[in-house]
Amino acid sequence: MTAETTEFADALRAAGLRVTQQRMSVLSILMEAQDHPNADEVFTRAKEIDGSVSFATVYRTLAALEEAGLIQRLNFENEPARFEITPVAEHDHMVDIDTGEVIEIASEEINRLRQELVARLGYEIVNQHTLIRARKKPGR
Amino acid sequence: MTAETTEFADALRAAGLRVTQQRMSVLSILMEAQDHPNADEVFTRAKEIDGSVSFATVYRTLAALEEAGLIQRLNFENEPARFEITPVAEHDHMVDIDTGEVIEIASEEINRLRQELVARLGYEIVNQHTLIRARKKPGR
DNA sequence: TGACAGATGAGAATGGGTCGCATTTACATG
DNA sequence: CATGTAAATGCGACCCATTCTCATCTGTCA
Repeated sequence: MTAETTEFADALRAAGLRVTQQRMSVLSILMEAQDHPNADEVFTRAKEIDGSVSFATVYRTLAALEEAGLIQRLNFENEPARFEITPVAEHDHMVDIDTGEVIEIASEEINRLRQELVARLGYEIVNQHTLIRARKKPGR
Repeated sequence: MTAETTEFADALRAAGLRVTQQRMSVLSILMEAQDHPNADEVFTRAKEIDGSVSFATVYRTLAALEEAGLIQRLNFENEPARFEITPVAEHDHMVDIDTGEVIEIASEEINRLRQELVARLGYEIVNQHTLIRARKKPGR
């Protein structure tokens, strides 16, 4: 934990952000999360380990961390934004429309094709996100 | 216009929706739109040709038309949803982060790869959307 | 044409997200 | 290690896109 703590603090400092208990809390929660919590869930979990964090600060912290590139905001349809630690390998998300489960998917091939496509139009990708709404195939 | 009008009406009826003046207005506006208007813009334009349409009805109509598959809702980041007539060929959207311009892009190849990727996981795509935030390449 | 389920208008309500401001805190400096 | 100061926080008010409520109106089908 100490190692992680230092790591978080360094990451914050490197991003030009002050190291505060609230930011450490939010960061550690996202680090340990196995899912993709929304702001409300981050807030609830943060309060368990911090008690004093406010809703507004969670939002401000999430915005700051996103700005710093430490986390990513995922905009799903018709539901509040979710967050995840910036993944090492870029990936997209597939939502099982029946269960709501979020599955991470990735394809180097697709990433490359997309990058080429955009380049051909004279642009360069700043970031991108693919959201697939899918349903489990019946015959399985 | 008469041909189109009939076409709209048929499409509505086929979707099990009553044919009302408001729905026709909204549909025609999206049909003629060269851009991707949001609900507010659809409302403003609709009022010019209909006068009586209300905001609530625009939202309800957009929801109904989306449900019927006649139009598509585009969820961009940090801004209200935009709408477009369901395109013949599926395509994604690229936003120029400096100008806000929305550019439609498509790649059969990517669509196919994506479909295979999802199928390999035992799912089938219900719908999907890729949003690319990009910037014009400097050296051009 | 009449009945009536479905659609509409107007405005209130909802809910995710942001802001203003008084207070607290991180941290650079002496 | 005390301290000044800008940045961060907590709290509640606020914003804005979207949805809901309900009284009224209108397509549609018999």
